[in-house]
Parts: sequence; structure tokens; C-alpha cells
Amino acid sequence: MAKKITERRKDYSQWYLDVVREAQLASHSPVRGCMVIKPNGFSLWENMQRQLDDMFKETGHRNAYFPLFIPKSFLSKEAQHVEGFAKECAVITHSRLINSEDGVTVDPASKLEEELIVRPTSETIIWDTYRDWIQSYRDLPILINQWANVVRWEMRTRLFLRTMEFLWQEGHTAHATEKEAREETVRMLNVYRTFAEDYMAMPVITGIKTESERFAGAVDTYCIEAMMQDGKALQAGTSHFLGQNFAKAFDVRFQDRDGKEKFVWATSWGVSTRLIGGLIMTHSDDNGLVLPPRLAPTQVVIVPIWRNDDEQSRVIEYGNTMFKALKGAGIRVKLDDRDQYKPGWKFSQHEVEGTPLRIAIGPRDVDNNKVELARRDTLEKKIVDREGLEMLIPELLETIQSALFESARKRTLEQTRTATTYEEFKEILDTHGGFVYTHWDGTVETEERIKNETKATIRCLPLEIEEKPGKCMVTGKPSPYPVLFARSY
RNA sequence: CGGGGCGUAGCGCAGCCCGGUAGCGCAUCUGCUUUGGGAGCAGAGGGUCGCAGGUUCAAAUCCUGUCGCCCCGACCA
Repeated sequence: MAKKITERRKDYSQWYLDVVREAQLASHSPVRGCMVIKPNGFSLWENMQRQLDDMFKETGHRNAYFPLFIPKSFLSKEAQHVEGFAKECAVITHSRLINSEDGVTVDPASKLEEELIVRPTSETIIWDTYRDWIQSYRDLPILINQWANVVRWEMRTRLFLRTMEFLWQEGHTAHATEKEAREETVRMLNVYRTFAEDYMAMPVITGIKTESERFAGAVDTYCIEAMMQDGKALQAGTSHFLGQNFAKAFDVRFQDRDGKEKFVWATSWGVSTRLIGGLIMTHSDDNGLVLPPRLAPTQVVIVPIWRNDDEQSRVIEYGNTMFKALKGAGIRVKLDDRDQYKPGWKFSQHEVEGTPLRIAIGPRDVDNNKVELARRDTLEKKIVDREGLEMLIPELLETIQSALFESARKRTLEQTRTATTYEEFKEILDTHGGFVYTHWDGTVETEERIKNETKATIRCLPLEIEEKPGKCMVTGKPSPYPVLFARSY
């Protein structure tokens, strides 16, 4: 069997690219830093979207859509926000092309009076709109989500993990009180945590970002951080408490019960197609993609095997009945009865694409009323009775789902260490990578120094951690509890 | 923006040093045999060699320029 995938231990980033290519998730586009998301990748995104969307609706949010283009002047209204995004904005300056000798050229006469920015995020245009939507406390809260594409002009890109254009959802809420907005921020962080762990089977640590890692324009940025197989951390989602920063910048006030005019409190939160990168790097192996059943576009594939026409019709009939029964049981099942590919080829293909379960059926199985079941995660194969399959498969899918989470959890735990001295800290990073808990004195200077010297950043100040006073590993100054460091994507 | 690599058939590559009919594997098409872990044989189709100049009787190959992409680092979801 020809191996088209580089081994993880040999070259992790080449392995990642190989998996994306062989599983046909996406390909590079003619435009630098952009990607074509292929049907396999997009179905995965659709499944993520569907689940997240349900969870957003469940928590009272509604979807809306705001423009791709933002007037340049909007960007300059919130000082921190501009500073954060100014360096990576695509700017539209003209509206027309004209024919020229070498094809087409920009028509200088079509220069825009006010240039437009392709949204890097939508806070500004949304808050400009919210001003019109909000007059009274009765108009609050506003709980809006939008599914959209955004553009950030990145210097260095990587399929799914960092592309210049990416797909995401951005929630933007407006509240009458600080308390309510803070609660919303944490509520959505927990939605992300639940989604990551229960659906992606990707364990995450929740926490708060330090000032330097905070979203531009936020008062507090909460995040979920996941640990990848190669020892690097991935920020998988963020939820921001924006305070009154945007309300003040865009003059969004409301009249409260007490008759007084007040500025609105805000949150925003988002996850992106980056999650697909996280999913790949959490579960996949040297044979290709491994998908958690709850998100897999195809959960079960049935591969029929035959030698002649007679066997073909018997096996296909057997497979068809099974297909209908499983589909009826609510399973995302596919019968791969294509005649132009051999079974062995199909086995490999579905394996590299990460289909959680494979059912192989041949004439022998038809005669004995059996099937061969193969798990993608463990690569185990066993023969089971045809009867009761409709009950067995859903259970098995759930077993796989929790096995994936469990093994990722165990791995993350093994990749999590504690350092008390700076020497120990560097030693851990260089030999193992992973998460490192250690004390930090809370200053930007120390954080900066550690980053420059080790390339590790503070991923977050974890929410679930016991108070355990100690001393900063660099300066020896007191610290109330350890913080989480890692090198990251 | 620095460092490295690459642009030759749909995909992956060789050919370039040493100029002389553009090749290999996979894929595609036809036929036969096959089908329980990426099938075999026979035949067929498919390429402005990234682009622009230059040297030469002759350029994928040498020279100059230029464009693009990928990978590794400095910034970021």
C-alpha cells in the first residue's frame, strides 16, 4: 500500500498538509493564503455550523447578516480596535476595471470617495447599526449572531489554521447592565467548551487572556485553548466582554427604567474554520483523518464485495436493505457500491477520509448473516451479526466518540506540566512542549521577556484553578495562582 | 520582511550541471481478465516546459529580468 502521508514524527506540518490533501478537505487557491474548501471539508463545517447554530438558538440568539464592506471611517472610532486591526485590512479603493493592452486595469476614474474595508470582524458596522436599534431598556438585550466570511491580511498562512479569508460566526450582543453582559460572555464561552468537548471530542481549557493577548477593543477576552499532538496550543474560540467601549465609540445609549440615559454593555464571541484544523490535529493519525462520529459527514460506510454478477446482486441487495435500516435509525450512512473501484481501494479511501465506521460485506457474510465492522480510531476489525446492527451501530458510534475524547484528554494531560523555575520551564518546552503551569508576576514586561526568550506565551489565566500562591519563576515576585503557558499556533 | 524550496500533461515528479525529436508514475479513455486492504495485461488521448527579453543554426536546459506559490522564522483567530 502506497503511503501518501508523511509520518507525524518525521515532519508534523507536512503530515498536516498531507492529511488535508488526502482527505480532500481543502486545497490551496491561486490566491496566496486563501483556500478552496472542498465538499469533504465543507460538510464537516456544515455539521459544526448546524450544531453550534442550534446551541446559539437554544441560548436565545437569532441570526442576522451585516455587510462585507465597512466604511473606512468606522474603523477609526474605537482606538484599541483600530490599532489591533489596521495592519491587516484589505482596502477597496476603486470600483471599476477597464480594458487595457494586457487585459484589464483599474479605472482611475472609479476611485471611491470613501474607501471601504473588507471586514476583519464586524463590531464597528454592527455597533453603528445598533445605535438605531436601541432607544430604551425595552430594546435590550439584543442577541445576534452572524455566519460570515472575514478577511485578515496575514503574513503567514496555514490551511484552516490561519487563512486570509476564513469562515466563522460572530455573536454580537447588547445589554442593559454590566452583570448581564458578563454573564453572556461566560455563557457563550461555556457553549464553546461544550461544543469542543462533546462534539469535537477536543478537550479544552477555559481561561482569560492577559492584556497583551486580549481582543482589540475588549475589556476581557475569554478563550478555550486546546493542546495539539505536537505539543503546540491552539486558541479554538474566544468570547469577549467589551464593556462600554463600542457603545461609547458609536454613541449607543438607552433610556433606563430610572429615566437616565446610559451606555449599552456589549459582548462578542466567535469560532472559525480554524476549528477544522484543531479537529485534524487532535485526532488524526499517520493513516489520515480521524473524525468524531458526531461531526463526521459520513458516520458509517458500507463496502460491498463481490466476484461476479450473481454475487454482486446478492451483496448489493443485502447492503441496500442494511443501508435503509441504518438510515432509518438516524445514522449518516453511505453505501459505496461503485463498480469502478475495488474494495481495497475503498477501504483506504474511507480510512484516509476519517469515516468512523466501515462495514464490509461479501458473499460469505450474506450467507452467514454477518458483517465485518472496522473502527477507524482503533483500526480494529470484527465480525458481528447482521441482526441488531441498527442498535449496535449507534452505541458503537457513541463509544468511538467518547474514546476519542478520552484519549485526547489523556494525551493533553500527559502534555501538561508544572514548572517552578525558569530553567525547568525552558527545559520542559524544549523537550516536550505542551502546556506548562507556572507562576508569573502579572506584568507585561515579564510576559514579554518570556515570549522573546522562549517563544511561549501565556495562553490564559485558567478559570478552574485553585488559589495557590507562589513566586514568579522569572522575577520571584508573588503570584496568586499559576498561569498556563505554551508555544502556540 | 528575512531564509529555504518550487513552477515541465489533471496530480506528483525526472530531465537542466554537459543546449539537439519532451519523458516517468498515478489519474483519464477503450478492451479483456479481476474484486475480503489502494488489481493485471494490451492499446489510446492529453503539455504555449510560469511569463518576458537575450545568447545560439538550435533553449525546458545557458544569461538577464519578472511574476506566482509553498515551507521555515519575525505579527495574529
